[in-house]
Amino acid sequence: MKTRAIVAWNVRRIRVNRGISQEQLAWKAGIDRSYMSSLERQSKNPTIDLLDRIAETLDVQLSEFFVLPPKGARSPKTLPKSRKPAGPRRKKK
Amino acid sequence: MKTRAIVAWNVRRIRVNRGISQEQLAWKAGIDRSYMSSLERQSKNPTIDLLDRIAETLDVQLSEFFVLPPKGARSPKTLPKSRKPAGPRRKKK
DNA sequence: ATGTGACTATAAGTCCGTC
DNA sequence: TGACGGACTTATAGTCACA
Repeated sequence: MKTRAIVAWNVRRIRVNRGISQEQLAWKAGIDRSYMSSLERQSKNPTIDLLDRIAETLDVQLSEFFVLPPKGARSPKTLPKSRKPAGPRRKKK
Repeated sequence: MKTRAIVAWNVRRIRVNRGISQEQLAWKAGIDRSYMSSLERQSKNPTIDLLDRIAETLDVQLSEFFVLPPKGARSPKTLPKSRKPAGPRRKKK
């Protein structure tokens, strides 16, 4: 498995686990929201320095990004609805 | 400690341990010899894909590149002249 | 809140060389 | 063998508008 994919998977895993959005993480790490999106979709080939910053922002060791995903595992594509980081939650109907 | 420095240290550590030159490793990994030199001197910020290739070439897990150097540790700057310490070890007076 | 294409600036990475 | 530099090409960093 390509390492880039593993990193992407882990970034998303940890981020979602923290209950924060791409936007929030990107902002904290000082990078663009759309770049974070690309990174998690494996369409970027990030440098070590960049991953270092993101790891620091997430407060994890860089090695956390190389954890092998369980076979068939999938990270959620978006944050679970239940979390409420912000924004007025409109009641359904 | 900056991760870039850790990676650089480990690449050199493993390479020297294998007894191969920068040039040989670079050639095998399909990268430029001067770039390998720069990388080990921490003057470049390599991408994940590249480190992946180097790890593969060295036949190690990528995580090997993130091993923390012991305090005060130094990698040799060059390969040892001889691979065989065979010479009779002279006792210290 | 995220995916995506287009874009520019900057750094990665190559290739030549010298010491 | 490896440090280092210059000129060069290509890829990534980083930003934006819009779906």
